[in-house]
Amino acid sequence: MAYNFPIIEDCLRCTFREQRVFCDLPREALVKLQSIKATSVYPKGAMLCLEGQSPRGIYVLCTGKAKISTTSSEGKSIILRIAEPGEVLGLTAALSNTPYEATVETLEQTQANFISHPDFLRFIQEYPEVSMKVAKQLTHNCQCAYAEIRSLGLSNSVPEKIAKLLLSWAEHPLKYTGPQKKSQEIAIRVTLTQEEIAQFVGTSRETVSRVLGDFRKKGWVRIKGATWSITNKRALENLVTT
Amino acid sequence: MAYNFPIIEDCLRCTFREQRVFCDLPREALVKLQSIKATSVYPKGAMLCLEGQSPRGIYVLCTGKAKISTTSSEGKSIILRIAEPGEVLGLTAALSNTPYEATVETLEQTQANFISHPDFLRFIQEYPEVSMKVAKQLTHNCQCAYAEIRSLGLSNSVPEKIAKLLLSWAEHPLKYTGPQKKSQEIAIRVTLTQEEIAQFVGTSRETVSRVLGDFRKKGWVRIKGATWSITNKRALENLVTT
DNA sequence: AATCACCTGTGACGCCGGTCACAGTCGGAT
DNA sequence: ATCCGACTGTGACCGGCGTCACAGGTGATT
Repeated sequence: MAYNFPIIEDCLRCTFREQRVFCDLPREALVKLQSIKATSVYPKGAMLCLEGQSPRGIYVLCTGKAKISTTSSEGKSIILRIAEPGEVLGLTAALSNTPYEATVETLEQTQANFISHPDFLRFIQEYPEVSMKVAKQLTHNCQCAYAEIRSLGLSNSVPEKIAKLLLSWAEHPLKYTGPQKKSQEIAIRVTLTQEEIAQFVGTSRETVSRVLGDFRKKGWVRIKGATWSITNKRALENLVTT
Repeated sequence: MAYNFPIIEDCLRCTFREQRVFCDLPREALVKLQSIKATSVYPKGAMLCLEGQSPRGIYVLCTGKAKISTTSSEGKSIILRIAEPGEVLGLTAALSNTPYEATVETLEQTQANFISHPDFLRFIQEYPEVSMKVAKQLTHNCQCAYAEIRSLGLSNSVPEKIAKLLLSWAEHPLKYTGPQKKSQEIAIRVTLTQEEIAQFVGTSRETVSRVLGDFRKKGWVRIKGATWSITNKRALENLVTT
């Protein structure tokens, strides 16, 4: 584990603040936020929320990604989306005071700010700007959910869904990588296992393996550990009908 | 068409107001709402929003239900949810200023209040309570979407999904019907066609027909026109695993 | 009564992908 | 080096359901 993991203690000094939907607040609100939040750092695999639990509060992701999923009684589970830094988690539960809709598990070392349920509700009441931010986040959640529904309900085949997923990842390619070797190649960093990809597209692990193998054989993607390269974006796009 | 369709012109006098998430506003905000809204009555089958169009504004459903769906480029479409009176439609589009996510089609004669995009944005800014209401509505949208994802992604079989759908309808049974004949029978009014049910659970019309036929043969439901009776709730529940 | 549009029911067929089973690979811990 | 656990690759099997095709049914319009 990296020891030099930088912790952002002070929201007022956070360098990312302006780029983040929720945190880009007027100074006064920020000061309040700073006073009610509790910052923690979680290792990979930590559970921030558990589906079905009553909401203790919300989390703001500062750094790191988290997997948001829901599970059936039989143990089958499906990934709703991957939350990026800046997102607020546990909102629906907090606002409607119902149990958490989903389970949140960190995918990597993650810093998050926790705000307790009562504090959060007061915070919203006091600062009207905040509820707009909340609405923005909820909008985003809806859009992701609708995309997922379209993927699950309107795609015909699993290859199509996986192609769609890869292409969506390709829209946020590795920024911190060296210069792309070939003009047409897109490098992405994939930290999900095939099992998780299967949960994302609602299929079985074996099928994901087969489909990826197929893509590789056809020379559409190249997989080297966690860095994948899309070598034939066109072909993947042709597979996608939606 | 009924001519005696009651129109609610005045939000301040609306008898339903308090029961409705969005409309239950303080007097001052209501006056403003009253001044910026435009009331219309639409026949069954009217399209309030079209997926992909840029948002002209939002609609508040006063009476009547509407089907919210999204369509793939191939013409296959899926129903996201059925909107009930009191709901606000077109929110995500209005807030994020992106094209409408979905198509909204009335399922019956429907009264709706339209608020233009700029008016709505100003309205939110001015009255902080409104953005809380908006957040509530968005929360509801998310919850419906997540339920849909669970249904699409975690159910094993189509019969299971249909059973789930029937049971969810049974939670809001016919209120305006006579006394339930048998204690165990639940009467529901179904205005969707089998085709639409198929779109709801992400399957084909034929399969819906077969499954319903099967349920009927087993004596679990009775179908007489638009009123269906669930005669064996237990059996349907046993089919559902989630 | 006749027509038409739109639902609903049903058979036949074939394929996608879920499931089971097991082998191979990789990386980290001892 | 060696072990172990977690992940990945692959073959065999088969059943659910999508698709095509067509036959009733039902209600509105004339």
